[in-house]
Amino acid sequence: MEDKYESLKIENQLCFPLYAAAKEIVGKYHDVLSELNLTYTQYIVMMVLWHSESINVKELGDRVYLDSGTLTPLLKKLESKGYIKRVRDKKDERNVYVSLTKEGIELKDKAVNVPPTIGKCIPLSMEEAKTLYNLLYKVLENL
Amino acid sequence: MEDKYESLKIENQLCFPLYAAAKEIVGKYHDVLSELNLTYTQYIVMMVLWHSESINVKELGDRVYLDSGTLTPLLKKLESKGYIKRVRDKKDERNVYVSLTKEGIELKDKAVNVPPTIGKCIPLSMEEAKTLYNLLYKVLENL
DNA sequence: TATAAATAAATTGCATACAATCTAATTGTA
DNA sequence: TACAATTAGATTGTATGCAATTTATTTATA
Repeated sequence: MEDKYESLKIENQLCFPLYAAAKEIVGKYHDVLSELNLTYTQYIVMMVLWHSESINVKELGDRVYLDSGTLTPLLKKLESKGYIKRVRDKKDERNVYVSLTKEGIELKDKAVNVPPTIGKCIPLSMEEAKTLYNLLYKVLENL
Repeated sequence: MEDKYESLKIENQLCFPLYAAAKEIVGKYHDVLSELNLTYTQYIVMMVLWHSESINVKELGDRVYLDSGTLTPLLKKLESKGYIKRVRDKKDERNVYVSLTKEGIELKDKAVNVPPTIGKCIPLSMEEAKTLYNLLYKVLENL
């Protein structure tokens, strides 16, 4: 006899392990990032900034999949920590441009050990990690 | 010339697409679940309850990867919606047991259309979805 | 050129998440 | 049996995350 509620079992969901694994891995960053005085979300924003000259909130949001409701307070926090500057564009006053301060740039050198530290605790072979990476981007880009 | 900061690029991270894809997929649940007066987190808790007799907060937390700091207020909300009951165990007063009300059980019938609705918008073949599922559980179980 | 439409940030309100701590109850053991 | 250690939930504080709305500015067009 088929269980008509079979699809409602948590172990038959694809989204659940995605949601849970993301949460668990992000949690792994806690200790390493607290040494940099960053949260995970602040860290991904800093990662974008470490490789951009100057970027507005909209473009930044597109890159990290966050909207201004999340970014505005987060950017104010990064500003108060002294890592970034926020400047409203003179040409188009609707835009706020974000860029790194000297301290923000220097933080990059302390951050280089973060990826290897996390990499070590991910229990996948290089092959598996690549497959996972590709599938996740396939989801992300076609959703 | 190698870029010594190469590993700090967001596109070289495995965690980022995991974090972002989870967020984007969970977002897809918003409209379907609002018809059931549930958030995504409340929904996964209900999924566990739809397939258990009665379960304490600790065991529930182990199943959905959440702690009492998240669950206690969430369960109180589900209780105030009339979907669940919370009863402290007489035998061991440290435990609180959670179970469904009549309304909670009935909600299951309205929920059966959620998985197919979400399934349709995931841009992966059955094969790919299975691979992704297995890799995610491999991460989850060995982290 | 006045005004409608569009755009970018910011704000508000609600719901997570989780670290850290606290309280109450139970268990292990000297 | 006292009492230390453990355990389960609850609480507090901080930081997201996002829907919905608002404000300010710019662009498009009648």
